[in-house]
Amino acid sequence: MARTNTRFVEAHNQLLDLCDSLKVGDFLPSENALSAQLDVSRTVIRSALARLDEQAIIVLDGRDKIIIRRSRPADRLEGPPVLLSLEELESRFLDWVLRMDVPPGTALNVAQLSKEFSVATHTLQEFLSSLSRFGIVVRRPRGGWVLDGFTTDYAVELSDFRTVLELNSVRQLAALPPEHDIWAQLDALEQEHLSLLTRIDADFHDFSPLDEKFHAAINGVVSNRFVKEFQKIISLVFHYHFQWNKSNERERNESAIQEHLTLIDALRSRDADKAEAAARRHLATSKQTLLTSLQTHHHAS
Amino acid sequence: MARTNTRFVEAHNQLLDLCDSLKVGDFLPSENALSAQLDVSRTVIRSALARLDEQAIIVLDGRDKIIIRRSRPADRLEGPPVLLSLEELESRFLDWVLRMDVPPGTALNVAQLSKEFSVATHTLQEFLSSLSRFGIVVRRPRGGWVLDGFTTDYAVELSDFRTVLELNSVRQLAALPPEHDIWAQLDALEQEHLSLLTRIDADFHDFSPLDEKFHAAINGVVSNRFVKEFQKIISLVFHYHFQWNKSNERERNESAIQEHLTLIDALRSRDADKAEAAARRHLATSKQTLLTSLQTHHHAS
DNA sequence: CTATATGTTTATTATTATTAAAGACAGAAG
DNA sequence: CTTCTGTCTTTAATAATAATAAACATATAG
Repeated sequence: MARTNTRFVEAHNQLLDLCDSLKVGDFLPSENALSAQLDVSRTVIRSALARLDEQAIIVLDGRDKIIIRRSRPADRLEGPPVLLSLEELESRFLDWVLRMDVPPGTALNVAQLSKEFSVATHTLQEFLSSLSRFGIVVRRPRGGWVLDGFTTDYAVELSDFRTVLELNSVRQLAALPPEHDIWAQLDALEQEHLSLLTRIDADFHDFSPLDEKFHAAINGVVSNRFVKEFQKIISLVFHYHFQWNKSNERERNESAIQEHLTLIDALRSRDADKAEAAARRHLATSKQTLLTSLQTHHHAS
Repeated sequence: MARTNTRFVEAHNQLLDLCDSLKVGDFLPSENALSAQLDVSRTVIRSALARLDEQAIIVLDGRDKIIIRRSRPADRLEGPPVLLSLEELESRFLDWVLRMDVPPGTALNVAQLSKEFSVATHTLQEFLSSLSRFGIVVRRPRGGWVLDGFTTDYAVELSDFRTVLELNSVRQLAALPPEHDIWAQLDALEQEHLSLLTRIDADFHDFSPLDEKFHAAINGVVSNRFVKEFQKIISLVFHYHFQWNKSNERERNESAIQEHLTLIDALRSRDADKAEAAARRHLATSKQTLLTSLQTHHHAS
């Protein structure tokens, strides 16, 4: 009933490695040196050393730490299962919601979900709280969470917001000087698009990651933490939905490629209005695809 | 060591009120009715009734609940102190950061802050987690939080983002039909601005709330949850900083009023380009004000 | 005597155990 | 047959606790 002793266990086992890499009779470095080396606090080092002393692998004598025997496999400690980090949790959670097609309005059970995702309930709470900023989940008056995102309204608003941000990126991009990195990136992306076009019948599945890369490149020219934060959620939602909307996938992807190519051309011409128009057309298509994807899912459930 | 029994205590005291409003010998309604009336679960009602029975204020006999004596002041229970809600916490936290001019990079002590703000540590954690979406605070690798916002970079990016969103609002607003609410709102706002202008020397402090109202009206025409969410954080930061930047306050506010009036005119002419230009100018001024405000604070510290 | 090492104490966080509250179910009473 | 109550299960909010980090004090080697 407290925090996991992962750090202690790992430090302990690393110390065993260190002992084995030295000769019996050698001295270990100072506590300070060890703590710096293993990137843990001295407290952890001291606990680990104390255990090694107890197990008669080393002898602590004043400030000497003398190795007295090799380690045995049984000396190694096994730590508690590693829990997911917040980022891993984020993608796993969104994956779960979108893949399972969890309907809006579903009550989320913190205890159960935390088991399923093998994280502390606490971590899940925190995560939901941060998601609530995006309106994907909503806190109920007296405890509990409700999934509220991924309704049609939500998709419309997300698409609109995306359009606002991306049109801004496009306008800024068109004004960038020729020596900027982005132009080389766009050239490379154009090649990738053309290459995919020639083998579209077989490899139309490859479009999804290319789409993400393309939009990431465009939005990358704006160095703004808010844009980036939103980019994450936007790309997740769009990416996932495209992946599961199987209707007309080949045709959709082919025409999306054409739209991308048109946009690249327009950007290269440095005609901001033309580029904006091209981007607007493509984003409208994306929005429509997302909406139909949601509709189909709804019909299925 | 568990959740507070605030709900029990409050229900209990409300039941006392109810008993006192009836005659000795009267019957209380059913548990279900009481729980609906007091908006608590039957579990709470049952615990409260049990206590009233124990204190010989009522007698529980089968499904009869008979009042047998008046309540005494000593019968009332005192609950634990009420904690702040998440929204209250949000404004109090930002208030603290901005008012105290807490420098970027400050480590935030959850235990201490939760006492200061009289919330559960847990609540504070969750709150910080949600703030981290806006990059105001950052989670350190192995526990703990660091205040990272309100650097110059942050202010620049926030201003830029605000500009993107608000220019979008302005363009949409200019395209709205004459029967839309907003035009009447703008007329009213224009009057308020003109009125304040005549008494600017004395009442220049009144500009800050008017500014907020003005921008809220403009952004209100876009019904998008993401825009609204950001509006909250943007208005907080700008609002607070304007409040404490005392240099040339009268002049600044006077010219801001002029900029607002110009924008209103441009919007009314339905000339999207003219309106955009006016908005852009005003937002640039705001950005500059925010930046100098930050600089001055920095010099002071 | 100084710099570095260790011993000790304190502060702070992540996690678990516990309790309050909500809700579900079934049987009893009208 | 409906409404009410007794019992039980589930769930979320909080306090307690162990793990860790860091600060401080003391000791020792060069």
